[in-house]
Amino acid sequence: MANLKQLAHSLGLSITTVSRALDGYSDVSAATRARVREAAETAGYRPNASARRLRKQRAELVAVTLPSDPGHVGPPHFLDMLSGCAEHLAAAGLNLVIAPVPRGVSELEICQRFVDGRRVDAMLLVRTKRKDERVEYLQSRGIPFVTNGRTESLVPHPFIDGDGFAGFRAATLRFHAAGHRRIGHIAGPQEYYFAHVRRRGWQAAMEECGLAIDLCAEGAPLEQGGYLAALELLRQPSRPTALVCATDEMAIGALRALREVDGGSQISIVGHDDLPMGAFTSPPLSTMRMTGENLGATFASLLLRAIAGEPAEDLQELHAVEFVDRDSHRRPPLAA
Amino acid sequence: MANLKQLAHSLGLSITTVSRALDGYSDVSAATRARVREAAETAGYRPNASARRLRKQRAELVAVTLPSDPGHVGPPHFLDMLSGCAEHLAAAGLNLVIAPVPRGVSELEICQRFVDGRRVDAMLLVRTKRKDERVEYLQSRGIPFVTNGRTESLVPHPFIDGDGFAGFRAATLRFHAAGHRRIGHIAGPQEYYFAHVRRRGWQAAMEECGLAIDLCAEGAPLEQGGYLAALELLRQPSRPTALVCATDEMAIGALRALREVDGGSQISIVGHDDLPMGAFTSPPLSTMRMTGENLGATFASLLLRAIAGEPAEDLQELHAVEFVDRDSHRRPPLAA
DNA sequence: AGCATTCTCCAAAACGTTTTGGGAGTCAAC
DNA sequence: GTTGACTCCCAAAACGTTTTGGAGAATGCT
Repeated sequence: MANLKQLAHSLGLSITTVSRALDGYSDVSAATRARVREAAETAGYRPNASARRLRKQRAELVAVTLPSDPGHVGPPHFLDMLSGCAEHLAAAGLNLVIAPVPRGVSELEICQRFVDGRRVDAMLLVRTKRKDERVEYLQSRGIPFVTNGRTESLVPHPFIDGDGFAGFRAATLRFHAAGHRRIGHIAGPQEYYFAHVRRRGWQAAMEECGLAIDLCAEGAPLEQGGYLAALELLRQPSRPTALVCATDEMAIGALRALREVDGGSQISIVGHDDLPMGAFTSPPLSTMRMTGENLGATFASLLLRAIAGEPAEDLQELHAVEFVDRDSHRRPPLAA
Repeated sequence: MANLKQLAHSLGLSITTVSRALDGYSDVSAATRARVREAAETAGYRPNASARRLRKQRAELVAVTLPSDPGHVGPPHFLDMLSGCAEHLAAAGLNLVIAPVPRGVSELEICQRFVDGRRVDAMLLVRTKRKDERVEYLQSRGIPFVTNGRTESLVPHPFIDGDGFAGFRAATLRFHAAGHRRIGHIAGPQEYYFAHVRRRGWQAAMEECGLAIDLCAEGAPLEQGGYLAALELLRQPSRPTALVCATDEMAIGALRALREVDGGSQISIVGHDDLPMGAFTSPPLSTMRMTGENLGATFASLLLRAIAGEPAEDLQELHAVEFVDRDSHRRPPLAA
């Protein structure tokens, strides 16, 4: 309840001294410092955040835009990542605000609203697009930011991403080595960088193996999208014997399509993200995951370094993608 | 980039007049108001948020605490709810900050940190416990808040909740009517209100039917928890023929246990939450869901009304729980 | 003693906004 | 020509903090 003025008055000291004592400056004697700290403690004093922010010209806030399209903000573990990130930012005195994008408003506008009103010190961007107007805007304003996912921006910016190209290429080659020749891809919306790069990984492997790249269907990155895309591929005259899916959610949707069409045990399948749910599907879903501990913490750390002014080139993390061996990829490559 | 002083200077007006023109006060002439608005527009003026907050003694921020226990912040659709809520709060000039609770810190401490530092105008609480210290604290400080889930607090507070008791009672009675006599319950941690009330609903139905309430196992509200709890019930000498699960995630874990133990098609099962994933499990998961459109918007609306000072009694919403008929609940009640 | 140095402390300014309490000026009524 | 009402504007205070630029006293050094 108390503010600095009251605290100073009750101690017979000036506001300046109390403020500096609490901040641990050396120009206040150890004795007074202890006395001030003690008094602040018992009075339950907390500096008023708005006042500090105004004076220090820092918002102590970071915003993350949450895409509302396509109907779903992100993979289910996404909030865990945000939570981990917020936790580490909080240790540095920054709070994380979530900035959903209402229908009919562009993500760019939301960025502008936060940046131009000096409501945030930095931004977090997720679900990057290949050409991402948010990135361009933030670069032009010189606001620190980190993206989850790369973009095709010509000027470098900080990011964390998994090497989806290598992951999907490896998964496809693995199927090829197991004898599969009809390997399909269930792709996410290609304007997203992650979806595009995963598709390219699959495509590169197919071309290396001299296989046709006709078995590709695109859908929303959700169960339903994967389901519909899988049905589309299963209608082909020469069906796939294996499916590489852009996300676990799409893979889970595809699993249902497989069950409906061929009883579910004929076609191999692999997803990406390592959702906890994947261990409980039928069959348990083989998948891939970005390596690295605690994505949220890494995210926070990169952001703090970006705020501290480190150059973008030093703040780019491309993580390897590792295979998670469960069961769904182990079906024999029988022609349907 | 501009502030009020610069804007006023460039217009040859006082700061006061510019400020009041922008806020639409009637004591500035229509002509000047238009002129000011025009200039503000072209200068890209946005009031400095920190300054306004300091002056108005409002943080323009709302925090939601995110429990980090047990290893997972909430059901997968939880972020959608938060996002919807944040969107509606933003329309009222409030931003939503997420406040994760680090391991080793109590949720209460996090609340205090935000409230005592006047960092927020109100709070959102999720995953309420039967006896919730956060609720007691916020009530004692007189800070507006809304909980997602009821508590056993003696003094009323605003909440939104589903009628888990009625839902689980009805589900259990439905199984009884279908001929089941060994109906088990997979319960969540009983300190949580939602878990406790769902268990009581099952129990009430069992007692009404004169059935023993021995088939109950408790676990973490995740797939793994449901899996282990189901295994425990399936080890009983007299197995259940139907399972009522506290959450869909637990139900999905239980589905795997059923597949492992009896091939998966013998025992009926029903969950709660209506996760999108449930439509894609094998078999598709019958479940329950709280009725009502757009939970996030309702949440935001209650919060705004709480801030406006409406009494808690008027801000309590108990929603009916409706059954979602898929397939997993339709197994015949064969003794195992 | 005189001077520089060090140790404590503080008054005042600044951050950018909103709001209070008027102050001119105009106009109509008396 | 005074009064009152009304319109349009503004100076200054306030919100609570951090930081600048010293001031005063004590100490050390020559």
